[in-house]
Amino acid sequence: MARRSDHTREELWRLAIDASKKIVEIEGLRGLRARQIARDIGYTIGTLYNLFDDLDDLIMHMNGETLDQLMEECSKVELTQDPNMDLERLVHCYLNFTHENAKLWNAVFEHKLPEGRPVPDWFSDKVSRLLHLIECALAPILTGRSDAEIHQHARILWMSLFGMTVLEGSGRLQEGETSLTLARTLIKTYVHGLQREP
Amino acid sequence: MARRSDHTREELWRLAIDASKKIVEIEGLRGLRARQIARDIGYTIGTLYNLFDDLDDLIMHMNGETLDQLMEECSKVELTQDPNMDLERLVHCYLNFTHENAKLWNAVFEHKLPEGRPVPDWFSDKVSRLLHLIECALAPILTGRSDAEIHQHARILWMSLFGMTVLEGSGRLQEGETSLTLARTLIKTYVHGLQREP
DNA sequence: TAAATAAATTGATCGCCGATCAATTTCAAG
DNA sequence: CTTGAAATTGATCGGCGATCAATTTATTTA
Repeated sequence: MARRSDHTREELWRLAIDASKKIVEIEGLRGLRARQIARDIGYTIGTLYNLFDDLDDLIMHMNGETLDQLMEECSKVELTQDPNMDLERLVHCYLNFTHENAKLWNAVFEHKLPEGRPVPDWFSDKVSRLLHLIECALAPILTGRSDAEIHQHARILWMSLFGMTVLEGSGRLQEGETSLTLARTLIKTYVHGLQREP
Repeated sequence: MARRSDHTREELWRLAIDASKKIVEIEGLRGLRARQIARDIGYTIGTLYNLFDDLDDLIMHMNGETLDQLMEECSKVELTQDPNMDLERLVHCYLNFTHENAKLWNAVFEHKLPEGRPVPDWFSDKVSRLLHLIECALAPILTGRSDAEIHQHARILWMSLFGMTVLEGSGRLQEGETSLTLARTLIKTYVHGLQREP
């Protein structure tokens, strides 16, 4: 049997990714099994491997969609040219998302491609687009500085936020501590440092 | 055969952990197999499972030793009461270590315990001790502020640095970018922000 | 319409993996 | 010398990711 008219290739792709997300949302990335995905969408393993190179490939696409979702949320933030407020809002949005989609967000950085297999360009691009949001919010504070400098500060903030969500996701925050309050303090202090600096 | 006098339980434990480190250093955490460890130390799987609960347990202990090593290195840094210099040195030490032990360091955060299995206290304690180093370096700048506040800033810096090494480890830094230069800028800007703040 | 072609789907199969456990062997205490 | 406790083995289990020849279906061609 082949080319059953139940679903197009695209529909099948959607079914598989959605099923994967559901599993990860409940059991985490560790609980994701090719056999389970196939069972959930009513096809067999073979079909799954006709859609994706392997599990790593499937996971990359799933994670890619998570980045897309995050981008979509953060894009809603309207920039006011006031870096303090803009960054505050962006961070709020970012952390809101990583909270509400904790398991999926964890999957984004928990997953590692095998040794020697490069991150696909389309994936890196999604990250770059998120970074660009921070750059835009940060720009007004850094007039007169090189693009490279702006870019660097944006990346520093991005990585720092990232570290917080990682540690929060692995349950290593302390009692009474939320990544939101930590991130707020980070942004506030960092921006302060930028403003007063030559 | 049992209780062969070749090795004490402690020696065996060392052999297993060391063999694991060697494998991870070459192949990364993904390449770590119980069977390989057993083979490398000249025992069978059964013996390995007599020493450790399971692979997760073994990995936690291996990662624990990595934290110990990092702590040992960072402890060598003598504090001068000049936060800028002290932090600079600490960061230098930290990043030196994570560079030279990249794969092992990656293993520390790549590894995740299964759903619902808490991080052992002895492991969290090791992290706390590292954090305390940063607190001490940071303290002179924050005279008059509460311990909680000092603690928070220390944790923010720790998490930020962490985020950088994570992204560096997964090959997501850009060309010409090193976590050392990024971290330097982070510390400089953040400390600046702290100093000028009311 | 019929035959040929291309694509999708299956499921048996392979070689691994982590983990378990009854049987066996060794050591140390009595 | 006997006995019991601890260590060690290796066969075994269930499950995994991945592969692929065989089969089925849809589309294209004649």
